[in-house]
Amino acid sequence: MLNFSTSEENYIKAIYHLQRADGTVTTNELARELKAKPASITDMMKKLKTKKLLHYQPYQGFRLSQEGNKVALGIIRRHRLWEYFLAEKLKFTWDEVHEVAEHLEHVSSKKLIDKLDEFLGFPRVDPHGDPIPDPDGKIESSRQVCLLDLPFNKMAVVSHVSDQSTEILELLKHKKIGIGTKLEVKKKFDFDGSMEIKTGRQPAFTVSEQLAKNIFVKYGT
Amino acid sequence: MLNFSTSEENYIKAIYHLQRADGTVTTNELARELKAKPASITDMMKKLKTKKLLHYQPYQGFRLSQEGNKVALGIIRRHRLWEYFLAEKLKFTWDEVHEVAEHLEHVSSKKLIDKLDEFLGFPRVDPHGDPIPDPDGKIESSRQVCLLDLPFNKMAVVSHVSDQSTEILELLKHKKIGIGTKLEVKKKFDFDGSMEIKTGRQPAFTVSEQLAKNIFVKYGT
DNA sequence: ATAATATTTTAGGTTTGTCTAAATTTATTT
DNA sequence: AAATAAATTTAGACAAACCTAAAATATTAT
Repeated sequence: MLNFSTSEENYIKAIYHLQRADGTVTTNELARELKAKPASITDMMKKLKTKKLLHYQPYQGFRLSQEGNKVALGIIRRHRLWEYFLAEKLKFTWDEVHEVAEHLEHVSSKKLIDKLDEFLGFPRVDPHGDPIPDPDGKIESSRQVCLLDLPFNKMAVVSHVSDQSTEILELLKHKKIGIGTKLEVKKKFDFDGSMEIKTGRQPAFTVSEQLAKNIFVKYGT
Repeated sequence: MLNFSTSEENYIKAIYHLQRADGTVTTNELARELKAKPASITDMMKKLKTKKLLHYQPYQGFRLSQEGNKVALGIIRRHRLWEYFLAEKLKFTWDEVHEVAEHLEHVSSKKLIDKLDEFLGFPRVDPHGDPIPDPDGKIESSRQVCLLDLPFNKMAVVSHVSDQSTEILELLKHKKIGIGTKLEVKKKFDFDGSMEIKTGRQPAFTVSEQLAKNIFVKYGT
Protein backbone atom coordinates (compact mmCIF):
# COMPACT_ATOMS: atom_id res chain seq x y z
CA MET A 1 0.00 0.00 0.00
CA LEU A 2 1.25 3.47 -0.94
CA ASN A 3 1.99 6.23 1.50
CA PHE A 4 -0.04 9.39 1.88
CA SER A 5 0.68 12.85 3.24
CA THR A 6 -0.76 13.99 6.54
CA SER A 7 -3.06 16.28 4.62
CA GLU A 8 -4.32 13.57 2.31
CA GLU A 9 -4.91 11.31 5.28
CA ASN A 10 -6.95 13.95 7.06
CA TYR A 11 -9.17 14.43 4.03
CA ILE A 12 -9.69 10.70 3.59
CA LYS A 13 -10.56 10.21 7.23
CA ALA A 14 -12.99 13.12 7.25
CA ILE A 15 -14.78 11.82 4.16
CA TYR A 16 -15.04 8.40 5.74
CA HIS A 17 -16.73 9.83 8.83
CA LEU A 18 -19.09 12.09 6.90
CA GLN A 19 -20.09 9.20 4.65
CA ARG A 20 -21.47 7.27 7.62
CA ALA A 21 -24.24 9.83 7.86
CA ASP A 22 -24.94 10.76 4.23
CA GLY A 23 -24.16 8.51 1.32
CA THR A 24 -22.12 11.05 -0.59
CA VAL A 25 -20.25 14.01 0.80
CA THR A 26 -20.41 17.59 -0.47
CA THR A 27 -17.69 20.20 -0.80
CA ASN A 28 -19.15 22.50 1.84
CA GLU A 29 -19.67 19.71 4.35
CA LEU A 30 -16.07 18.68 4.08
CA ALA A 31 -14.88 22.29 4.19
CA ARG A 32 -16.77 22.81 7.45
CA GLU A 33 -15.39 19.59 8.92
CA LEU A 34 -11.78 20.39 8.05
CA LYS A 35 -12.01 24.15 8.67
CA ALA A 36 -10.75 24.79 5.16
CA LYS A 37 -12.14 26.80 2.27
CA PRO A 38 -14.28 25.05 -0.37
CA ALA A 39 -11.71 25.83 -3.06
CA SER A 40 -9.09 23.84 -1.15
CA ILE A 41 -11.46 20.88 -0.98
CA THR A 42 -11.95 20.88 -4.74
CA ASP A 43 -8.18 20.92 -5.27
CA MET A 44 -7.68 17.90 -3.04
CA MET A 45 -10.62 16.01 -4.50
CA LYS A 46 -9.00 16.25 -7.91
CA LYS A 47 -5.80 14.88 -6.51
CA LEU A 48 -7.45 12.02 -4.63
CA LYS A 49 -9.44 11.14 -7.72
CA THR A 50 -6.30 10.72 -9.83
CA LYS A 51 -5.02 8.48 -7.04
CA LYS A 52 -8.21 6.45 -7.39
CA LEU A 53 -9.14 6.91 -3.75
CA LEU A 54 -12.55 8.35 -4.48
CA HIS A 55 -15.36 8.69 -6.99
CA TYR A 56 -15.91 12.29 -7.97
CA GLN A 57 -17.68 14.14 -10.77
CA PRO A 58 -17.58 17.96 -10.60
CA TYR A 59 -20.61 19.42 -8.77
CA GLN A 60 -21.84 15.93 -7.81
CA GLY A 61 -20.16 15.34 -4.46
CA PHE A 62 -17.82 12.44 -3.75
CA ARG A 63 -17.47 9.16 -1.90
CA LEU A 64 -14.51 6.92 -1.18
CA SER A 65 -13.64 4.09 -3.56
CA GLN A 66 -12.97 0.60 -2.20
CA GLU A 67 -9.32 1.51 -2.06
CA GLY A 68 -10.08 4.81 -0.31
CA ASN A 69 -12.15 3.01 2.25
CA LYS A 70 -9.33 0.65 3.01
CA VAL A 71 -6.93 3.54 3.47
CA ALA A 72 -9.42 5.27 5.78
CA LEU A 73 -9.78 2.17 7.91
CA GLY A 74 -6.01 1.94 8.21
CA ILE A 75 -5.86 5.48 9.55
CA ILE A 76 -8.76 4.85 11.92
CA ARG A 77 -7.06 1.70 13.17
CA ARG A 78 -3.95 3.70 14.02
CA HIS A 79 -5.95 6.50 15.62
CA ARG A 80 -7.99 4.22 17.85
CA LEU A 81 -5.08 2.03 18.91
CA TRP A 82 -3.17 5.13 20.00
CA GLU A 83 -6.26 6.39 21.84
CA TYR A 84 -6.43 3.09 23.66
CA PHE A 85 -2.74 3.27 24.50
CA LEU A 86 -3.04 6.81 25.82
CA ALA A 87 -6.04 5.99 28.01
CA GLU A 88 -5.02 2.56 29.22
CA LYS A 89 -1.25 2.87 29.59
CA LEU A 90 -0.55 6.58 29.98
CA LYS A 91 -3.70 7.31 32.00
CA PHE A 92 -5.05 10.08 29.82
CA THR A 93 -8.74 10.71 30.42
CA TRP A 94 -11.22 9.83 27.66
CA ASP A 95 -11.52 13.46 26.55
CA GLU A 96 -7.76 14.06 26.23
CA VAL A 97 -6.90 11.16 23.97
CA HIS A 98 -8.36 12.38 20.69
CA GLU A 99 -6.14 15.39 20.09
CA VAL A 100 -2.85 13.59 20.66
CA ALA A 101 -4.00 10.59 18.60
CA GLU A 102 -4.70 12.99 15.73
CA HIS A 103 -0.95 13.40 15.44
CA LEU A 104 0.22 9.89 16.26
CA GLU A 105 -2.12 8.37 13.67
CA HIS A 106 0.02 9.73 10.84
CA VAL A 107 3.07 7.69 11.78
CA SER A 108 2.45 4.87 9.37
CA SER A 109 4.71 1.96 10.14
CA LYS A 110 2.75 -1.27 9.76
CA LYS A 111 5.10 -3.06 12.10
CA LEU A 112 4.70 -0.37 14.75
CA ILE A 113 0.93 -0.58 14.69
CA ASP A 114 0.72 -4.35 14.68
CA LYS A 115 3.16 -4.58 17.58
CA LEU A 116 1.28 -1.89 19.45
CA ASP A 117 -1.94 -3.85 18.88
CA GLU A 118 -0.33 -6.94 20.35
CA PHE A 119 1.16 -5.01 23.28
CA LEU A 120 -2.30 -3.66 24.12
CA GLY A 121 -3.82 -7.15 23.97
CA PHE A 122 -5.78 -6.69 20.74
CA PRO A 123 -8.44 -4.34 22.11
CA ARG A 124 -11.77 -4.37 20.26
CA VAL A 125 -12.92 -0.82 21.02
CA ASP A 126 -11.26 2.50 21.76
CA PRO A 127 -11.87 4.60 24.90
CA HIS A 128 -14.98 6.13 23.33
CA GLY A 129 -16.42 2.69 22.58
CA ASP A 130 -15.78 2.84 18.85
CA PRO A 131 -14.54 -0.41 17.29
CA ILE A 132 -10.92 -0.80 16.17
CA PRO A 133 -10.41 -2.16 12.63
CA ASP A 134 -8.20 -5.24 12.31
CA PRO A 135 -5.00 -5.24 10.19
CA ASP A 136 -7.03 -6.05 7.05
CA GLY A 137 -9.48 -3.22 7.60
CA LYS A 138 -12.32 -5.36 8.89
CA ILE A 139 -14.36 -3.52 11.49
CA GLU A 140 -17.30 -4.41 13.70
CA SER A 141 -20.22 -2.06 13.34
CA SER A 142 -20.65 0.22 16.31
CA ARG A 143 -23.93 0.35 18.15
CA GLN A 144 -25.04 2.72 20.86
CA VAL A 145 -27.72 1.41 23.17
CA CYS A 146 -29.18 2.10 26.58
CA LEU A 147 -27.38 0.13 29.26
CA LEU A 148 -30.72 -1.65 29.83
CA ASP A 149 -30.43 -3.18 26.37
CA LEU A 150 -26.78 -4.24 26.45
CA PRO A 151 -26.43 -8.03 25.98
CA PHE A 152 -24.80 -10.03 28.78
CA ASN A 153 -21.01 -10.29 28.88
CA LYS A 154 -20.54 -7.87 26.03
CA MET A 155 -17.70 -5.43 26.69
CA ALA A 156 -19.01 -1.89 26.14
CA VAL A 157 -17.98 1.67 26.87
CA VAL A 158 -20.05 4.41 28.48
CA SER A 159 -20.62 7.01 25.77
CA HIS A 160 -23.42 9.24 27.04
CA VAL A 161 -25.46 10.09 30.13
CA SER A 162 -28.89 11.66 29.54
CA ASP A 163 -29.78 13.21 32.84
CA GLN A 164 -27.17 15.75 33.96
CA SER A 165 -28.54 16.53 37.43
CA THR A 166 -26.10 16.88 40.32
CA GLU A 167 -27.83 13.90 41.93
CA ILE A 168 -27.02 11.50 39.13
CA LEU A 169 -23.50 12.86 38.78
CA GLU A 170 -22.91 12.29 42.49
CA LEU A 171 -24.02 8.68 42.15
CA LEU A 172 -21.95 8.10 39.02
CA LYS A 173 -18.92 9.55 40.72
CA HIS A 174 -19.39 7.28 43.71
CA LYS A 175 -19.70 4.23 41.46
CA LYS A 176 -16.72 5.43 39.44
CA ILE A 177 -18.65 5.46 36.20
CA GLY A 178 -17.96 8.12 33.59
CA ILE A 179 -17.69 8.61 29.87
CA GLY A 180 -15.15 6.07 28.66
CA THR A 181 -15.68 3.56 31.47
CA LYS A 182 -15.50 0.00 30.18
CA LEU A 183 -18.13 -2.35 31.56
CA GLU A 184 -20.17 -5.47 30.94
CA VAL A 185 -23.52 -6.67 32.26
CA LYS A 186 -23.39 -9.86 34.34
CA LYS A 187 -26.94 -10.33 35.63
CA LYS A 188 -30.35 -8.73 35.55
CA PHE A 189 -33.06 -9.04 38.19
CA ASP A 190 -36.62 -8.97 36.99
CA PHE A 191 -37.91 -8.15 40.44
CA ASP A 192 -36.75 -4.51 40.46
CA GLY A 193 -35.01 -4.19 37.09
CA SER A 194 -31.62 -3.76 38.74
CA MET A 195 -28.51 -5.25 37.15
CA GLU A 196 -25.03 -6.39 38.11
CA ILE A 197 -22.24 -4.84 36.09
CA LYS A 198 -18.49 -5.23 36.12
CA THR A 199 -16.07 -2.37 35.50
CA GLY A 200 -12.30 -2.68 35.46
CA ARG A 201 -10.83 -5.33 37.73
CA GLN A 202 -13.10 -4.70 40.73
CA PRO A 203 -15.84 -7.16 41.67
CA ALA A 204 -19.27 -6.73 40.06
CA PHE A 205 -21.73 -4.34 41.68
CA THR A 206 -25.37 -3.40 41.31
CA VAL A 207 -26.98 -0.44 39.57
CA SER A 208 -30.69 0.40 39.70
CA GLU A 209 -32.99 0.43 36.69
CA GLN A 210 -33.37 4.17 37.32
CA LEU A 211 -29.65 4.70 36.80
CA ALA A 212 -29.22 2.21 33.94
CA LYS A 213 -31.99 3.96 32.03
CA ASN A 214 -29.83 7.09 31.83
CA ILE A 215 -26.58 5.45 30.80
CA PHE A 216 -25.80 4.81 27.14
CA VAL A 217 -23.00 2.58 25.95
CA LYS A 218 -21.29 1.71 22.71
CA TYR A 219 -20.10 -1.70 21.62
CA GLY A 220 -19.01 -3.57 18.51
CA THR A 221 -21.37 -6.12 16.96
CA MET B 1 7.99 27.20 23.93
CA LEU B 2 7.06 27.68 20.28
CA ASN B 3 6.34 24.89 17.83
CA PHE B 4 8.52 23.95 14.93
CA SER B 5 7.94 22.12 11.67
CA THR B 6 9.21 18.61 11.15
CA SER B 7 11.78 20.02 8.76
CA GLU B 8 13.02 22.65 11.18
CA GLU B 9 13.28 20.03 13.89
CA ASN B 10 15.35 17.74 11.69
CA TYR B 11 17.78 20.55 10.92
CA ILE B 12 18.11 21.52 14.58
CA LYS B 13 18.69 17.95 15.65
CA ALA B 14 21.30 17.37 12.95
CA ILE B 15 23.20 20.52 13.90
CA TYR B 16 23.15 19.45 17.54
CA HIS B 17 24.73 16.10 16.70
CA LEU B 18 27.35 17.55 14.35
CA GLN B 19 28.31 20.15 16.93
CA ARG B 20 29.36 17.43 19.36
CA ALA B 21 32.28 16.66 17.05
CA ASP B 22 33.28 20.10 15.68
CA GLY B 23 32.54 23.35 17.44
CA THR B 24 30.78 24.94 14.50
CA VAL B 25 29.01 23.21 11.64
CA THR B 26 29.48 23.92 7.94
CA THR B 27 26.95 23.98 5.13
CA ASN B 28 28.37 20.95 3.35
CA GLU B 29 28.57 18.88 6.52
CA LEU B 30 24.94 19.49 7.24
CA ALA B 31 23.97 18.90 3.61
CA ARG B 32 25.66 15.49 3.71
CA GLU B 33 23.99 14.61 7.02
CA LEU B 34 20.51 15.54 5.82
CA LYS B 35 20.94 14.33 2.23
CA ALA B 36 19.94 17.77 1.00
CA LYS B 37 21.64 20.22 -1.32
CA PRO B 38 23.83 22.99 0.14
CA ALA B 39 21.47 25.66 -1.19
CA SER B 40 18.63 24.22 0.87
CA ILE B 41 20.80 24.39 3.97
CA THR B 42 21.50 28.08 3.46
CA ASP B 43 17.77 28.77 3.07
CA MET B 44 16.96 27.07 6.33
CA MET B 45 19.88 28.65 8.18
CA LYS B 46 18.49 32.06 7.34
CA LYS B 47 15.13 31.04 8.66
CA LEU B 48 16.47 29.56 11.88
CA LYS B 49 18.60 32.63 12.42
CA THR B 50 15.59 34.94 12.31
CA LYS B 51 13.98 32.60 14.84
CA LYS B 52 17.09 33.08 17.01
CA LEU B 53 17.79 29.37 17.17
CA LEU B 54 21.33 29.70 15.88
CA HIS B 55 24.31 31.97 15.37
CA TYR B 56 25.14 32.37 11.72
CA GLN B 57 27.20 34.75 9.60
CA PRO B 58 27.32 33.99 5.85
CA TYR B 59 30.30 31.80 4.92
CA GLN B 60 31.25 31.34 8.60
CA GLY B 61 29.33 28.21 9.53
CA PHE B 62 26.79 28.08 12.35
CA ARG B 63 26.10 26.76 15.83
CA LEU B 64 22.97 26.54 17.93
CA SER B 65 22.09 29.35 20.30
CA GLN B 66 21.11 28.60 23.90
CA GLU B 67 17.53 28.49 22.76
CA GLY B 68 18.36 26.24 19.82
CA ASN B 69 20.19 23.88 22.12
CA LYS B 70 17.19 23.63 24.36
CA VAL B 71 14.92 22.86 21.41
CA ALA B 72 17.38 20.19 20.22
CA LEU B 73 17.41 18.52 23.61
CA GLY B 74 13.61 18.45 23.64
CA ILE B 75 13.58 16.63 20.31
CA ILE B 76 16.28 14.22 21.46
CA ARG B 77 14.33 13.54 24.64
CA ARG B 78 11.29 12.58 22.59
CA HIS B 79 13.33 10.48 20.19
CA ARG B 80 15.08 8.49 22.89
CA LEU B 81 11.99 7.93 25.00
CA TRP B 82 10.21 6.51 21.97
CA GLU B 83 13.22 4.33 21.20
CA TYR B 84 13.09 3.01 24.72
CA PHE B 85 9.37 2.36 24.41
CA LEU B 86 9.79 0.53 21.12
CA ALA B 87 12.57 -1.68 22.41
CA GLU B 88 11.29 -2.32 25.91
CA LYS B 89 7.54 -2.52 25.42
CA LEU B 90 7.02 -3.41 21.77
CA LYS B 91 10.08 -5.68 21.54
CA PHE B 92 11.70 -4.01 18.59
CA THR B 93 15.38 -4.90 18.28
CA TRP B 94 17.98 -2.20 18.93
CA ASP B 95 18.56 -1.64 15.21
CA GLU B 96 14.86 -1.19 14.33
CA VAL B 97 13.99 1.51 16.83
CA HIS B 98 15.73 4.47 15.26
CA GLU B 99 13.73 4.76 12.06
CA VAL B 100 10.32 4.64 13.70
CA ALA B 101 11.42 7.04 16.44
CA GLU B 102 12.45 9.48 13.71
CA HIS B 103 8.77 9.93 13.01
CA LEU B 104 7.33 9.71 16.52
CA GLU B 105 9.76 12.34 17.80
CA HIS B 106 7.89 15.07 15.93
CA VAL B 107 4.68 14.61 17.87
CA SER B 108 5.29 17.38 20.33
CA SER B 109 2.82 17.16 23.17
CA LYS B 110 4.59 17.90 26.42
CA LYS B 111 2.00 15.98 28.38
CA LEU B 112 2.39 12.94 26.13
CA ILE B 113 6.13 12.83 26.58
CA ASP B 114 6.13 13.39 30.32
CA LYS B 115 3.51 10.68 30.81
CA LEU B 116 5.41 8.33 28.52
CA ASP B 117 8.53 9.00 30.59
CA GLU B 118 6.66 8.08 33.74
CA PHE B 119 5.10 4.99 32.17
CA LEU B 120 8.56 3.78 31.18
CA GLY B 121 9.89 4.33 34.71
CA PHE B 122 12.06 7.35 33.92
CA PRO B 123 14.76 5.50 31.98
CA ARG B 124 18.22 7.13 31.94
CA VAL B 125 19.50 5.80 28.63
CA ASP B 126 17.98 4.66 25.34
CA PRO B 127 18.51 1.23 23.75
CA HIS B 128 21.82 2.40 22.22
CA GLY B 129 23.07 3.55 25.62
CA ASP B 130 22.69 7.25 24.91
CA PRO B 131 21.39 9.33 27.81
CA ILE B 132 17.83 10.69 27.78
CA PRO B 133 17.48 14.43 28.60
CA ASP B 134 15.11 15.33 31.43
CA PRO B 135 12.08 17.61 30.91
CA ASP B 136 14.25 20.71 31.40
CA GLY B 137 16.82 19.59 28.85
CA LYS B 138 19.45 18.48 31.34
CA ILE B 139 21.43 15.53 30.04
CA GLU B 140 24.14 13.30 31.42
CA SER B 141 27.21 13.10 29.25
CA SER B 142 27.55 9.82 27.44
CA ARG B 143 30.69 7.75 27.76
CA GLN B 144 31.74 4.69 25.85
CA VAL B 145 34.19 2.40 27.63
CA CYS B 146 35.45 -1.12 27.48
CA LEU B 147 33.38 -3.42 29.67
CA LEU B 148 36.57 -3.94 31.70
CA ASP B 149 36.43 -0.30 32.76
CA LEU B 150 32.73 -0.03 33.58
CA PRO B 151 32.20 0.96 37.24
CA PHE B 152 30.29 -1.48 39.47
CA ASN B 153 26.48 -1.31 39.48
CA LYS B 154 26.34 1.22 36.69
CA MET B 155 23.60 0.42 34.18
CA ALA B 156 25.13 0.43 30.70
CA VAL B 157 24.29 -0.71 27.22
CA VAL B 158 26.40 -2.80 24.85
CA SER B 159 27.29 -0.52 21.95
CA HIS B 160 30.13 -2.22 20.11
CA VAL B 161 32.02 -5.49 19.80
CA SER B 162 35.58 -5.32 18.40
CA ASP B 163 36.33 -8.84 17.34
CA GLN B 164 33.82 -10.16 14.81
CA SER B 165 35.01 -13.77 14.59
CA THR B 166 32.41 -16.53 14.47
CA GLU B 167 33.85 -17.84 17.71
CA ILE B 168 33.06 -14.68 19.68
CA LEU B 169 29.65 -14.33 18.06
CA GLU B 170 28.80 -17.88 19.07
CA LEU B 171 29.74 -17.13 22.65
CA LEU B 172 27.83 -13.86 22.69
CA LYS B 173 24.78 -15.56 21.28
CA HIS B 174 24.94 -18.23 23.94
CA LYS B 175 25.21 -15.63 26.68
CA LYS B 176 22.42 -13.61 25.02
CA ILE B 177 24.56 -10.52 24.73
CA GLY B 178 24.18 -8.25 21.70
CA ILE B 179 24.18 -4.60 20.72
CA GLY B 180 21.59 -2.93 22.90
CA THR B 181 21.79 -5.39 25.79
CA LYS B 182 21.50 -3.61 29.14
CA LEU B 183 23.89 -4.83 31.81
CA GLU B 184 25.80 -3.93 34.95
CA VAL B 185 28.98 -5.28 36.52
CA LYS B 186 28.53 -6.90 39.91
CA LYS B 187 31.96 -8.33 40.79
CA LYS B 188 35.47 -8.68 39.42
CA PHE B 189 37.98 -11.40 40.25
CA ASP B 190 41.62 -10.44 40.25
CA PHE B 191 42.72 -14.05 39.97
CA ASP B 192 41.74 -14.47 36.32
CA GLY B 193 40.26 -11.07 35.42
CA SER B 194 36.79 -12.56 35.01
CA MET B 195 33.72 -10.61 36.09
CA GLU B 196 30.12 -11.20 37.09
CA ILE B 197 27.55 -9.24 35.13
CA LYS B 198 23.80 -9.01 35.26
CA THR B 199 21.59 -8.62 32.19
CA GLY B 200 17.80 -8.31 32.23
CA ARG B 201 16.08 -10.16 35.04
CA GLN B 202 18.18 -13.34 34.94
CA PRO B 203 20.72 -14.10 37.69
CA ALA B 204 24.25 -12.76 37.29
CA PHE B 205 26.73 -14.81 35.32
CA THR B 206 30.44 -14.79 34.58
CA VAL B 207 32.32 -13.55 31.54
CA SER B 208 36.04 -14.00 30.97
CA GLU B 209 38.52 -11.16 30.71
CA GLN B 210 39.08 -12.28 27.10
CA LEU B 211 35.46 -11.64 26.27
CA ALA B 212 35.03 -8.46 28.33
CA LYS B 213 38.02 -6.96 26.56
CA ASN B 214 36.07 -7.03 23.28
CA ILE B 215 32.80 -5.60 24.55
CA PHE B 216 32.23 -1.86 24.66
CA VAL B 217 29.39 -0.21 26.52
CA LYS B 218 27.85 3.21 26.84
CA TYR B 219 26.52 4.82 29.98
CA GLY B 220 25.56 8.22 31.35
CA THR B 221 27.87 9.95 33.82
C1' DA C 1 50.46 37.02 -4.24
C1' DT C 2 47.87 35.19 -7.50
C1' DA C 3 45.70 31.47 -9.82
C1' DA C 4 43.08 27.34 -9.21
C1' DT C 5 39.88 24.93 -6.40
C1' DA C 6 36.41 24.28 -3.08
C1' DT C 7 32.65 26.15 -0.48
C1' DT C 8 28.79 28.87 0.11
C1' DT C 9 25.28 31.94 -1.28
C1' DT C 10 22.00 34.01 -4.56
C1' DA C 11 18.55 33.91 -8.11
C1' DG C 12 14.98 31.77 -9.91
C1' DG C 13 12.06 27.50 -10.48
C1' DT C 14 8.99 23.33 -8.66
C1' DT C 15 5.61 20.94 -5.70
C1' DT C 16 2.30 20.73 -2.02
C1' DG C 17 -1.29 22.66 0.23
C1' DT C 18 -3.44 26.53 1.25
C1' DC C 19 -6.00 31.01 0.13
C1' DT C 20 -9.18 34.96 -2.35
C1' DA C 21 -11.93 36.53 -5.90
C1' DA C 22 -14.27 35.67 -10.02
C1' DA C 23 -16.77 32.50 -12.96
C1' DT C 24 -19.69 28.60 -13.49
C1' DT C 25 -23.10 25.27 -12.40
C1' DT C 26 -27.01 23.69 -9.66
C1' DA C 27 -30.99 24.56 -6.71
C1' DT C 28 -34.78 27.41 -5.17
C1' DT C 29 -38.38 30.85 -5.62
C1' DT C 30 -41.83 33.30 -7.39
C1' DA D 1 -39.45 29.48 -16.75
C1' DA D 2 -36.88 33.20 -15.41
C1' DA D 3 -34.58 35.27 -11.73
C1' DT D 4 -32.19 34.86 -7.66
C1' DA D 5 -29.47 32.40 -4.39
C1' DA D 6 -26.41 28.87 -3.04
C1' DA D 7 -22.82 25.71 -3.98
C1' DT D 8 -18.90 24.57 -6.53
C1' DT D 9 -15.09 25.16 -9.51
C1' DT D 10 -11.45 27.82 -11.83
C1' DA D 11 -7.79 31.13 -12.04
C1' DG D 12 -4.21 33.14 -9.97
C1' DA D 13 -1.39 34.04 -5.71
C1' DC D 14 1.39 32.70 -1.60
C1' DA D 15 4.41 30.24 1.85
C1' DA D 16 7.25 26.25 2.94
C1' DA D 17 10.72 23.35 1.61
C1' DC D 18 13.05 21.70 -1.68
C1' DC D 19 15.86 21.96 -6.25
C1' DT D 20 19.54 23.62 -10.31
C1' DA D 21 22.68 26.73 -12.20
C1' DA D 22 25.29 30.80 -11.76
C1' DA D 23 27.71 34.14 -8.89
C1' DA D 24 30.31 35.30 -4.83
C1' DT D 25 33.51 34.28 -1.29
C1' DA D 26 37.10 31.54 1.04
C1' DT D 27 40.87 28.31 0.91
C1' DT D 28 44.95 26.14 -1.12
C1' DA D 29 48.72 25.53 -3.76
C1' DT D 30 52.22 27.14 -6.60
